Amino acid sequence: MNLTTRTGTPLRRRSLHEELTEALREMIVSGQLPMGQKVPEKDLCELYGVSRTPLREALKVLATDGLVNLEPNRGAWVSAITVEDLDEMFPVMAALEALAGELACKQITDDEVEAIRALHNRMLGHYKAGELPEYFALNQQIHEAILAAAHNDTLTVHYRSLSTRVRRGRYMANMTRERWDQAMAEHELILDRLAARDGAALSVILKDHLEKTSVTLRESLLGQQGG
Amino acid sequence: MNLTTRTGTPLRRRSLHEELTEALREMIVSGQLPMGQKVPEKDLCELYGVSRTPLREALKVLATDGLVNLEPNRGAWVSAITVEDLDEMFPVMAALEALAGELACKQITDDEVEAIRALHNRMLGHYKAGELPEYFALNQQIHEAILAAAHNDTLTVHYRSLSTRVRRGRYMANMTRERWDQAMAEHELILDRLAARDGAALSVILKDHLEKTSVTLRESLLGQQGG
DNA sequence: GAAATGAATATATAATGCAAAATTAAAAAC
DNA sequence: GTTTTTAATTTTGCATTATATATTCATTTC
Repeated sequence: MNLTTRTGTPLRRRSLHEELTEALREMIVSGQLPMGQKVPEKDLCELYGVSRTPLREALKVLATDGLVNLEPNRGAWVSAITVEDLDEMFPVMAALEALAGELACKQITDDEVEAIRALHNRMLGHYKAGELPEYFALNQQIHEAILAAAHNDTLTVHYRSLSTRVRRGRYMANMTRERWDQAMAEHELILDRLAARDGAALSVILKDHLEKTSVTLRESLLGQQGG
Repeated sequence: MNLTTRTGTPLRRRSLHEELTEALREMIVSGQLPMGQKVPEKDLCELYGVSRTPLREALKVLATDGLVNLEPNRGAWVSAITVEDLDEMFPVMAALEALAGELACKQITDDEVEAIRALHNRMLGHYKAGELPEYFALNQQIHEAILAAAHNDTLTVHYRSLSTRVRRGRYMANMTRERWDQAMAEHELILDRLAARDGAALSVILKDHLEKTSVTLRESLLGQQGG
């Protein structure tokens, strides 16, 4: 049998702690494990049918990602996001996304632009239909696609780490109509400048877009904390 | 006994895996564990006199930091840095450091500027004396101080993660005299713009500085790999 | 009755044990 | 002599067990 056509095998097997890390991350992001709550080791072990060793390994990883806090001899807590955290995280995310835009413009192909345009149009549909959750999902995908077009794994890893932490909770849901209109307009600009390969302008727009998103989230989070 | 004068005791105890993580990180950064080499669990357990559980936890953490690679059922390897890695990492570091410069300018105190000036002058001394290792150490401290002045822990964590990965190895050592002169000149500018709280200019200079450093490292690494 | 101490319980950490996989060494076949 | 097979050894992954630490609750003392 000739195997030469088969290129560098991905075929990467996954270990238990890796799968657990992903599963737990998903549970935290989706809110199944609420912020501020203690991570119930025993229950999770039973839920996934594993012993505590791999679970604890997964928690160590999540701790470096900032999704849980480990208190020595006291266990793990799902980390809560404060307004101060957001104020710290968004400038960093904005800088990273601006870079992603710049890099993407340098090498993005027409096909990739068209794929993003397709996502954009679907998002536009959900916007017009007033379907907020679907809008958010597409919005997320577009930002991921820009990141992917930058072809820089390091950038992707760091951006995603922050994005995952921010994306938690449900406080995104209460976005005003005005802000939504504005965000959609910004996305038109993003697509336009990306198609034109105008990296300088795109990075400014992305930075600005994320800054405004930050303000929205901030107020929403404040509203939750205050009331 | 009155204990009220004693302020909130840190006295934060550290667990074994935490200490191990730090120790191993230091071993990797210092080059005691050479890049590309396998990290046998058994040897390290004996070296530190611990069992495999906390060691393995530490390795998981280092893997998320990108300092080691874990291959399922095959163990841990100290991750090697390729030219491609550098090309990925430096734009991200540059973006983060530019942000640090901007943020620092917004709030840095005169005292903090003076502290950095002191570091700068010491570095200048080592530059004039041709003491490269001492120069590097101070150089590192200055960049850390700017980062600290930005007062953004998220930024610090992400920058440091990259900085730690890059700082490894000894390929920094062979810097040309021309590049050294240039780097020192750039540092004069950095200090100048920082003192003037000129965030926009500072971020540009920092970005440029890091880009040039990247070129130097790149060539040095290529020289190592090629010959 | 409130505060403080100490015992009991619960929980977290780290060490050990065992099974599965991979590596190495040796033997057999070509 | 080289390659392939097979066996032995080592190493890793996960579970279990033991120890250390924290928390709770009852008891004592003021």
